[in-house]
Amino acid sequence: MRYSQYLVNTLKETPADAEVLSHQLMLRTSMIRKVAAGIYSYLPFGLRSIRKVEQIVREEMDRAGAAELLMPMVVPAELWQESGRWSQYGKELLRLKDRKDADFCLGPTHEEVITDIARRELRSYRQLPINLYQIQTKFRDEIRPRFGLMRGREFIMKDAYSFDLDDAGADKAYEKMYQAYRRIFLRCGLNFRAVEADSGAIGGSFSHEFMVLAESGEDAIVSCDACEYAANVEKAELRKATSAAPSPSAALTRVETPARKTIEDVALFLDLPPARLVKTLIVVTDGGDTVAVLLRGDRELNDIKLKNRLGCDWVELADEETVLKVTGAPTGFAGPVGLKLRILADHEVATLGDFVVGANLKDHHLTGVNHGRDFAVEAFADLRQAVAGDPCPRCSGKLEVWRGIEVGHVFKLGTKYSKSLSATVLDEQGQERPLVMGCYGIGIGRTMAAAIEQNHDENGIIWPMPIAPFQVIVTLLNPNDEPVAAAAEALYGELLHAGIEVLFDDRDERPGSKFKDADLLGIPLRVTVGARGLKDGVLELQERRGGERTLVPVAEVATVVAERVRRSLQVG
RNA sequence: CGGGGUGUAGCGCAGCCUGGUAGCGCACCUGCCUUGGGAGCAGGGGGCCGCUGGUUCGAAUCCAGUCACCCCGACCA
Repeated sequence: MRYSQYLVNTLKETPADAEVLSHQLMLRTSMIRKVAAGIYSYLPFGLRSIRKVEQIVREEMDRAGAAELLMPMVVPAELWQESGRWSQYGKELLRLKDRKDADFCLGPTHEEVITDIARRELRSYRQLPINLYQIQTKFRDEIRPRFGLMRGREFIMKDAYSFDLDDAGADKAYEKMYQAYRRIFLRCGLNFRAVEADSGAIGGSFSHEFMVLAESGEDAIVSCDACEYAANVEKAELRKATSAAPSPSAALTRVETPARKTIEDVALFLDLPPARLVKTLIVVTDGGDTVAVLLRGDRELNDIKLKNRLGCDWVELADEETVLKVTGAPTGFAGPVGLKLRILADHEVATLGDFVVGANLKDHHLTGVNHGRDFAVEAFADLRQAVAGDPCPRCSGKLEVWRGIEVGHVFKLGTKYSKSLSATVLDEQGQERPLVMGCYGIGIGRTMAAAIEQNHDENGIIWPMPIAPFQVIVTLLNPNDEPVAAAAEALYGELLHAGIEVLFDDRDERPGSKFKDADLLGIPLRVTVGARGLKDGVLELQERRGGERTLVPVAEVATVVAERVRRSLQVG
C-alpha cells in the first residue's frame, strides 16, 4: 500500500477526551474515529489490525474443530422471551420496534439464537459434539462506555457455542476452548492469565476469564504467590477464619459519636483502628427483602458473593428512608444489636470481640459489642472482597492483586438455555436429552486495544508482528531523487511479490516527519531508503521494538525482511 | 441515575469575569526554499462560538432551558 494513497492521518497532539494509552494511540494513528459515545468507525489502518486478530481467532477456532457461521444482529423478542432474558437483561439490551410494532433487540450475545438453531438442526447424539462460532458486531447499551474500544457499546466479538450430550463431553469442549484461547492470546503478543470468574448474567456453572495484565484494566484479579490459583476478585474465595472470637471482656456501652457517620470518622473519634469496628450495611434485594450485612470495618462487601448467598439477581444498598425505617436512625448509625432483620455476617466477624457498631440511634455507637452475647447472626459466610495479602484458598500462599483487561471469557453453561428453549437430541437409547452447552467469547477490538496497552513506548505503538496492520514500512527519504525513488519502488515491488504486507511511505515529506510517523504507527520493521546508504549499496533495516539497526545489501533486503517476518509470526 | 467538568476551524487551546463585527499553535492549500528524526519565509482557505429562548441598541461573552461529550461514583452508612 502506498502511503500517498492511503488514509492515515496521524495527530501530533493527543485528543483531550482520550484517557488511556491505547485509546490515545488509536486516535493519533487514525485507527478509529468516534461516531457517538462507545460507537466507532474503524479506519483503514485500524481495520487491518482488527482483521488480523479475527484471522488468528478463526484459525485457532478452526484448529479446535469449531465451525463458523453468522447470526443476525437484530433478534426478535420472542426468542428472548422464551429464555426469560427479555425481562431479566435490563437496560443494556437495546430494544427496538419494526414497522408493525413488533419487538426486537440488538443482540448483546447470542445464546438464544444459537440454541434456536441447535433445536432445529440437531436431532441425534451422532451429530455431537459440535461447536459453532461467529465473529460479529454486538451491541450492549453500557451505562458508561469508555476508553475507546476497551468498553464500547458497539463492538466486534467472537462468540462460540458448544453442544454436547453430557457433562463429560461439555468439559472436554471447555478444555479445548481454554487451550485455543491460550494460543490465540499468545499469538496476539499478550501477557495474560486465565482466572476463575463468576458466571454472572450469562448463567451457567463455572467459567474462566482471560485477563491481560495492564494498569488501565477495569477489573481486579487476584493470584496466589505460591500456586496456580488466580481469580477475579469478584469470585476470589476466602477461607473461613479459623480463630474463634475472644471471650467478651467489655460491657456493652453506648457512646455519643456526634455526626461521625463513616467508619473512618468513628474510628478516628474513638481512637481505634477501623478493624475494631464492624460495619452494618442495610441491603435490599430484588425479592423485596431487607437484610443486614456485617463486615469488619476496613473490609468491603462483595455484592456478587452476597447475591449468590441470597440467591437473588441484584442487591442494592437501602436508601436513607429505608435505613431510617428499619434501624430508627439515619444512615451511619446502623448496628446489629436489637435489629429486627435477617443478619448475615462475614466469616471474619466471627473472630472479633469487643467491637464497635452503630447504636441504631442518631449520633451514637455501641462499644464492647460481642456476637452471641449481644445479638445473633443468621449465618456467617464469605461475603467480603479479597485484598492483597489474604491467604490463598488453595494453599498456604498469599494473594496478590492485579489490574486486568478481560479479553476472553469461557463459560460452562450446562442446560440453562437448552432447557428453556427445549433443545434436545436423542441419545443412543432413543431418549430425549437436553443439550449440554458451553459458550466462549473474545472481544476482538478489546484484544487489539489490550495489545497496544502492552506494546508501546513514548514514540508510539510497537505492534506484535502477528497483528500489525503492516509488517514492514519502506521509508523513502528522497522522493525527488530519481535513482533513490527507483530503488524504493523496486524494493516495494519485491516485497509485495514476496507476500509481505508493506506500507510504502512515498510521500513528499521531510525525513523527520516520516520517521516520527513510522514510529507512531508502530510497524515492526522499517526499511529506510536514502541516498546515503544507497551509494554504498545498502539499505537500513530497523526493528521498531528495541531499535536495532542493520545495514543490508540492496539485493538481499527482501529476503532478509521475509525471513524476519516469518520468524516473528511463529507462536511463542 | 448522582456528583464534577467541557462544548469556539480537522486537532490542541485562548477570548467569556468587565457585552462592541472571532484569535493563536498544529494540520490543510499555493509559491519559494529545504531534505537522515515532526525545518524556514511569504501568501491563502476554513467557524450559525453545541442548540433554543430571554435580557440588551448590540451576546461567543450575561440569564434560563436543552442536547452532547468527558471524568468520578452508582455497594462500603
